[in-house]
Amino acid sequence: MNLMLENKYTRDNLADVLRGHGINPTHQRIEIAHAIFSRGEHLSADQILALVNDRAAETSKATVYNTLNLFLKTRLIREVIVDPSKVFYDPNTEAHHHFYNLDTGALTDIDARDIRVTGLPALPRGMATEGVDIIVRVRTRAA
Amino acid sequence: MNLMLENKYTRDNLADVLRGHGINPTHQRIEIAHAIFSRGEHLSADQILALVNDRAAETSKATVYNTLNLFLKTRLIREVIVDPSKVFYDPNTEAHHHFYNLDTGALTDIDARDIRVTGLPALPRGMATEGVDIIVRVRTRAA
DNA sequence: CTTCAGGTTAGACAGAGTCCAAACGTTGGT
DNA sequence: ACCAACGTTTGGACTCTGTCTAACCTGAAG
Repeated sequence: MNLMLENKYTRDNLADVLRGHGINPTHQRIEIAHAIFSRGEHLSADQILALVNDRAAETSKATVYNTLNLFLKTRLIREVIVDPSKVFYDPNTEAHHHFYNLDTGALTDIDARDIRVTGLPALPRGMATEGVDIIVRVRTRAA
Repeated sequence: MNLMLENKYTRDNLADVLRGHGINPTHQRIEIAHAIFSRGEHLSADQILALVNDRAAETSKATVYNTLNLFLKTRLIREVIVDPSKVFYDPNTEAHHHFYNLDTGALTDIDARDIRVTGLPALPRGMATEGVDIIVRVRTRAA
């Protein structure tokens, strides 16, 4: 199956994905999408900025933020709020939760398929659930 | 029972609480503790700064941050990370989770007693759980 | 060609939080 | 009463993330 995956995130395919979400696939947007999707990791805005400008300075900070917010609004990516100092952007929009390693900062996915949460109280009147996030904070144990 | 509670958060009682956590109860620390505990709400650092300096400017920004971090380290309070732009400080250190209203910013507690989460994968080797946070993001439904 | 809308940009700006060296205030010892 | 020493507080400078603005490109349509 690696054969099937190896070309999944070509610039061409990403352009189609963007169009599918109603986004005009510009050069910068494709590069940003490529940075996020091709490694499937949780990246912060400045990591993305650094990746995109790795070979040559091509994309400004403003564009990175504009684009990330555009991707968020069109639900192409999600944001993960676990670190008080910065937001992580998550290419995985399937239902899932996170391990967050407080020592290393590493963020790893937990598939939501097997997870059941019982005992949540009813929502206050006039409220609608937008999502349930579970964050398991862990530490690298000494010894 | 209101009779029993009404004097719970006097300066004297708070000084004892601080001492009980190994904290030297200075004037500023007591005022900050008072601001947080007497209303039992989730406050941000700058709300606390404003409350403490309401009558007269007595406490600097640096001291508020120093003190909040000290309270965190001694587990007198907890931090709640739901808003990308600022941290909320939570006087409730009992096991509990949160509703977060994305429209109003209101943060309300969910008692953890009735909640069960099943299906969480085993922790990676050498990891210890520090805590599990569940955040239910809600919106005020239009109409 | 020109027009125009959408996209990009640099740099100024705003807000949260940290850092630092100086000043302050208690405490204990003499 | 004085001094030394320690812990605490402080203003202000600083860093960092993220937003805003006004100018500037670019490419499609007339």
